[in-house]
Amino acid sequence: MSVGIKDVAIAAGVSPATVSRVLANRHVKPELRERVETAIRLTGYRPNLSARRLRSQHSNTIGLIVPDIRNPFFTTLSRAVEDAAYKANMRVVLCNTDENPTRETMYLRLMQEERVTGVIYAPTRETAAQLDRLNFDFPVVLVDRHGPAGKHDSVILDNRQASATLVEHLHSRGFKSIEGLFGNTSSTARDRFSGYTEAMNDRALTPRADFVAPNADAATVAARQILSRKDRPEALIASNGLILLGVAQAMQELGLQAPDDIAIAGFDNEIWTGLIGSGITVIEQPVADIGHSAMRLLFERIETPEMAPRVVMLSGKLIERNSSKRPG
Amino acid sequence: MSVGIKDVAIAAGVSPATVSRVLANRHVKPELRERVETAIRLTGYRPNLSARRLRSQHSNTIGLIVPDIRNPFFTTLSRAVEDAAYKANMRVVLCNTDENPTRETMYLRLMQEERVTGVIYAPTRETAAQLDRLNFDFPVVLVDRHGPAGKHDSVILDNRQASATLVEHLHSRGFKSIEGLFGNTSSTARDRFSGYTEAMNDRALTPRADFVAPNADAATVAARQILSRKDRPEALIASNGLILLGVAQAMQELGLQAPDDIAIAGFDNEIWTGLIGSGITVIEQPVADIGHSAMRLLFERIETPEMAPRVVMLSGKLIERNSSKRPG
DNA sequence: AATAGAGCTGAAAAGGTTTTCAGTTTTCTG
DNA sequence: CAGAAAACTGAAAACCTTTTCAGCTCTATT
Repeated sequence: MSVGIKDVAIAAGVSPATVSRVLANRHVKPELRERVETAIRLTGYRPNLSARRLRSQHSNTIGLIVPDIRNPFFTTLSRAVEDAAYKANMRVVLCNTDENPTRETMYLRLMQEERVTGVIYAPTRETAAQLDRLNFDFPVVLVDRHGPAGKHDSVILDNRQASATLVEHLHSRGFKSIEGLFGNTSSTARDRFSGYTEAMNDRALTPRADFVAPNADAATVAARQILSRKDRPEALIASNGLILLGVAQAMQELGLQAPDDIAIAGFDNEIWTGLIGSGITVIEQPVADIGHSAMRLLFERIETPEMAPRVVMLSGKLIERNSSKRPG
Repeated sequence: MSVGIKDVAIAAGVSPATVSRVLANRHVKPELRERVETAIRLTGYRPNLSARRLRSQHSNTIGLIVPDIRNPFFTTLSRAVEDAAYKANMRVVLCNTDENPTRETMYLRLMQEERVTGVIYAPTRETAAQLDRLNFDFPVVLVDRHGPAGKHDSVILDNRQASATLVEHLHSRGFKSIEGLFGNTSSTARDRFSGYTEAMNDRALTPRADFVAPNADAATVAARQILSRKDRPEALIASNGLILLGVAQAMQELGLQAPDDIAIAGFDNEIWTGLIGSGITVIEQPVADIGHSAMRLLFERIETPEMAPRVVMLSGKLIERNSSKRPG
C-alpha cells in the first residue's frame, strides 16, 4: 500500500490538514513546515492526483482533440499546447478523431467524464455545425476551424485571405488556369475554397476545385488523376500540408517537375517544402502562435466565463519559392 | 452541481450500488437495469472518473514520455500507442522531455502521482543509466532506447545491424570515406555509432563520427561544417530523421547535390525522403509495429508482473534511393 | 418439504485528499 | 498590559464512486 497524507502526518506528528497546507504552500509555522517536509522526504510521499481532483473539483487537465497528430500542423500545435499547459501545471490528454464524428462525440463525452478544465478542439464541419446545441460544462476553444459564427472562442487563420493571396501570386506570375485541391471535412478547407473561388472570379478566371479526404494517400490518388488529365491546369493549389505532400508524390510518380510542367503552391511551411525540387511556394501558418493564443483564450475564458466569445484571426505569410515561377 | 450516481439512484428508485452495478455490467435484474438505464439517459449522468479512479485504484491511464513529439518517429509512435490505448479503454497522457533529464524526472514523478497503469518511455542515456536505481511502482516499457542490459521490457530497432547495413551498402557502391553524424543523447544513437564503427573497421575503412544534439537546427549547423571541410567525405550517414533533415538543409544552402557532390543516407523513411532530389536512401523503421509491440509488452507485464524482462528487437529495412548511387 | 446454493439488492465503509469550522496561540494596537 | 485581530492548527465533513457484507428471494437438489 502506498504512503498517504495520513502517514506523513503521523510521521511528522501533525494533522493531515497541516500536511495538506504545507503542500499547498499555505501559512504554517516554519518549524512545523520543516518537520512535514522532512517527513515527506523520508516517507517518499507522492500526492494522489485522483483524490486531490475529486476533493478539489479541479482536474487540472486539458483535452486536445485533433483529427490526426501526424498532420504536421497538429503536431506542432500539440507541442505548443503542451508547453503552455505544463507551464500552468496542467496535463494534456490527447485525442485523435480521424475526422470521424463518432469518435468526436465519444471523446467529447470522455472529456466530460474527465471533468477537464478546458478543451482545445479542431472539429469536423459536421460536428461544428451542431456545436451550439451541444452544451459542454467546460470551456472550449476551437482551433484551425470555426463553429457557428461568433458563438465560440476560436483561433484560426484568415483562410479566405490566404487562398486569395495564393491565387493573386500565381496570377501575377502569369498563370490563368489554376485548379484547387481541397479537404472535404473541415470548415478551413471550405474557407480556403471560398477564398480561392472569389479570388478567381475577381480576376475573371474560372475556378475549378476538387475535394478529397485530407490525408496524403487520398490526395495522391486525386492528384494523379488531375495531373494526367488532358486539360491539366497550369497551376495547382493544395489546401493543406498533407494534401500538398500527396500532390508532390503524384508528381514524382508521373515524372512531372514544378514549375516546368505545372506550378504548385500550398499551405503549411514544412521544412521539406523548402527542400523538394527547388522549393514549393506555400502559405506559412504561425502554428505555435495559434497554439499559444488558443491556450491564452482558454485560460481567460476560465477566469471570466461570462465574457463574449472571441475570434482570433491570424494571417498567413506567403513564402515564395521556385514551384510557382513563371514557366519557361 | 452536476448529477451524480446518487441522483440517478433516486430517479430510478434504487440504491447507488445498483446503479454502479448496471454501469459495470454486473448482474442486476433486467427490470431494474432498464429503470436505471432510462434514469441515466434522463438525467444525463456522466460518471466522475476521478472518483471512480480513487475508489477502484485503477487509473486506466498510460503515460507516454518522449523527447519531442515533433520528431516524426515519435509522432507515428504516439499515434500507434494511442490507438492501442483507446482500444483498451485507456487514456494517454503525453509528455515531451526535450532530452532534458530534469524534465524527465519531473514527468516520471508526475506519472507516479497520476498512479498510471503503465508508461511507455524513451529515456535519455543519462536517465537510462540509473534506471534500475529508480524504482517505479508502475510497469515501464522502453521504446527506441534501452536501459541497463536486459533489466527492462523494451522494444528497439537492431541499431548496430541497421548502421552496418548502411555502411555495407555505401561501401558496395564504391564509397570509402564514409562519415557519420550521430545524436548525442540516446543509447540508440550510440548503438548506431557502434554499428557504424565496427562495420567500417571490418572493411578496413577509417570511421569518422560527429555528435550533435538530435534536432534539425543543430544538425544543420554541424552538417554545414562537415560539408564545407576541405577533406569532405564521399558519403555522410545521418543517425535519425531530424538529423537527416538538417543535413539536407545544409546541402541545399551550400548548393550541393546527392549523390553527385556527396552521397547521403540516413534513418527514418519519412515521405519527404523519397521526394527530395531523386530520393534519399534510408533505413526504414517499423514504427507502428514498435508502438504496438510496446503496448503489448506493457499489457502483458500488467497481467503477469513477475515475468522476466523481455527485449523485442525489430529489424530496419534498407530503402535504396538515388542519394547513394555511385557518383557519375 | 427442507436445505443448499445462487442471484440479487441495499446499507455502509472505504479510497486519499481538501476545506470548513472552531478553537488555540501569537502578534499587534492603543 | 488588555483586548482585538491575525495566524495557525486539528477534527471532521465532503468529494463521488466502488466494493464489501449481510440479508433477502428464488431455484434446484435431495
